[in-house]
Amino acid sequence: MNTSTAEAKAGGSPAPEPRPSNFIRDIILDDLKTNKYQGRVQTRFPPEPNGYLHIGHAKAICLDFGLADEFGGHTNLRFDDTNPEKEETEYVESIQEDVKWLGFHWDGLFYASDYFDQLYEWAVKLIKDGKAYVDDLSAEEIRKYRGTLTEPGKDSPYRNRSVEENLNLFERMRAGEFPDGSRVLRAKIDMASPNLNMRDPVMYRILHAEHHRTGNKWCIYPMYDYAHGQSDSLEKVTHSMCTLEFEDHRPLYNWFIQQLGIFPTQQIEFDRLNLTHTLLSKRKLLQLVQEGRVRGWDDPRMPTLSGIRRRGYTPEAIRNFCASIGVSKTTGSIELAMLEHFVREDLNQRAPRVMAVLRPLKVVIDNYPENQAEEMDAVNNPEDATAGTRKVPFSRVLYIEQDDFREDPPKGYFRLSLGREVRLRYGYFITCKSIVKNDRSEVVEVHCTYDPATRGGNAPDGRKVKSTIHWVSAAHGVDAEARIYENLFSKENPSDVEEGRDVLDNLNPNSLEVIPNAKIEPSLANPTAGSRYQFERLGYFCADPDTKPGKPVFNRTVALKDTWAKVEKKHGAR
RNA sequence: UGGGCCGUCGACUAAUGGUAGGUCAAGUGCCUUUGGAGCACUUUGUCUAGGUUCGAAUCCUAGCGGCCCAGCCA
Repeated sequence: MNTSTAEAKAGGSPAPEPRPSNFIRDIILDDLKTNKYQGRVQTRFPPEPNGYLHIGHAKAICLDFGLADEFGGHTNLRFDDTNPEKEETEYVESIQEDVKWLGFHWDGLFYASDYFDQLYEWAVKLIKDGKAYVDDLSAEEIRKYRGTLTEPGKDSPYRNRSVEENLNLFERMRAGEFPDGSRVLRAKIDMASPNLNMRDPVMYRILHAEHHRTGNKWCIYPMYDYAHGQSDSLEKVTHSMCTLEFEDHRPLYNWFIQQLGIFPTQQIEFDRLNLTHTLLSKRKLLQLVQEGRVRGWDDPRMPTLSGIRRRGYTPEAIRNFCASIGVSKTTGSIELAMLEHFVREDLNQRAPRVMAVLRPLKVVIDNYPENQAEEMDAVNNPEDATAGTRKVPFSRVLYIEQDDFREDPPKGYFRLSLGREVRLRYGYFITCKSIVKNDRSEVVEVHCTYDPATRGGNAPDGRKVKSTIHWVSAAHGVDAEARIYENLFSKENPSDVEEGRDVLDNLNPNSLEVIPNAKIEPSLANPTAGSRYQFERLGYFCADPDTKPGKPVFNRTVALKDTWAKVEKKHGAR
């Protein structure tokens, strides 16, 4: 993606991947034209290490890194770690892993906490300039003094302390003389501003908490709003992309930059990613993990990058998805089908095909010799001629998918039923002759005959068959666990919650189905964790890290498109 | 009800005063040793009302609708 232009020229391949136009790219193009930053493009991706990255962050990452890459710029990874109570080293590690996995490389690796000394000095300067003051009001009082959306706020009684007193108090805040919550440092701006962020925002609060990097050096910590803009400025960030909700904060960031006379970073806001059936709130995701509603941050049902990675998504699929959804300021929600399209598209090209039966139904081929077994040639990937072929063992007793046999086939059903002939993929044509039922009248065994002339699946007489089904030899197949996922939330908008209920009440109770005894072809017996396959006619599957020798575990990444299921559903539930 | 931002097919997004296009979804057909994949075709859209203009999705005015903001979270 990043090198497509060069490769296209060198290799003489067709036109390079077109860069989708978006308003931020246009701004950069314009800034380059007017030489606003001497040709520099410096961006940053600034996560708070208080949780794992999710697919929404991928959009921001692709934007921040992608735009810088395109214009020969640089991108920093900066952890905005201004709240020691919520941040942990585990998160900074997972975030780095996820960014790398997505395929991006940062130039500088920074932390807002790297700037704590500088930020403190600047706070002192603002105090000296009469632009900041120590406030003794309680949190609740500050809230009351702030006014409302429609009424202006009131000045704090401490607003006009002398510079000396402010300096003294702020120094003593830092020295640890005061308990948490007793005082804050505030910017002196305008308590009547229609923009609430400008009503003397808090710059520093007292927090006697250990910081994941600075340890116990500090007991006062800068607020995000006081740290973010200056951090960008210190890194000479030219284009600082963030989500829409920070639009109202931009005047404040600009105010600090102006008062301090430092490098003027330009902030540009865009709409955050929303995905149907998906919750993208770090806070709620944390709750899912903490309450054990999922198996962890990397549960394959989670929208976290670690979760969808475990599920089997590829970085390429995610990047293509991000490129295709575009960037704008309109608040909207992408259909999950869009994401799924891009994994299918990617995996279709690269995933080796393999045969696996999720819900086995025994098939006995009555006219096939008892102790015979044959090795059938199977194509590994019809989309990739270089993928070669493999041998798949065939014998008298086979498993097929329960779904591929109907005692009473509905109209339009092409698969096996009494008297009907189908093709076993890469095997033989078989015709169903009889069935065996258990005492609950369920079909437990299907008896067929095969046509020896159709070996490999070709009929020399040119006779056609309406369907081809997959199978696994009973004697050679291996047991595997398959984990089938549905949306964590069946509701299109999980946040659409009734009065008095919680988002988590919308959790889909059927989001995970474990199939303990699927049958897989022997070539799949010992998969390496993370390897991806297409189980023919079923979907894409990825070997889970829970896989043990002799006990493979597969996650279904996404099902194949199922035209028949659609038709059957349309013709009424049967 | 103050402030900020935003309204283009069902979803997302282009068109930067000059042919409303693309992707996903949906549908139809072709093809097929995956009812997969692929190919072809089709349906559906500029929030409303005025105005400027030879010409408006684009500019202006007024409405209507949606999102965000009252953390010592980010």
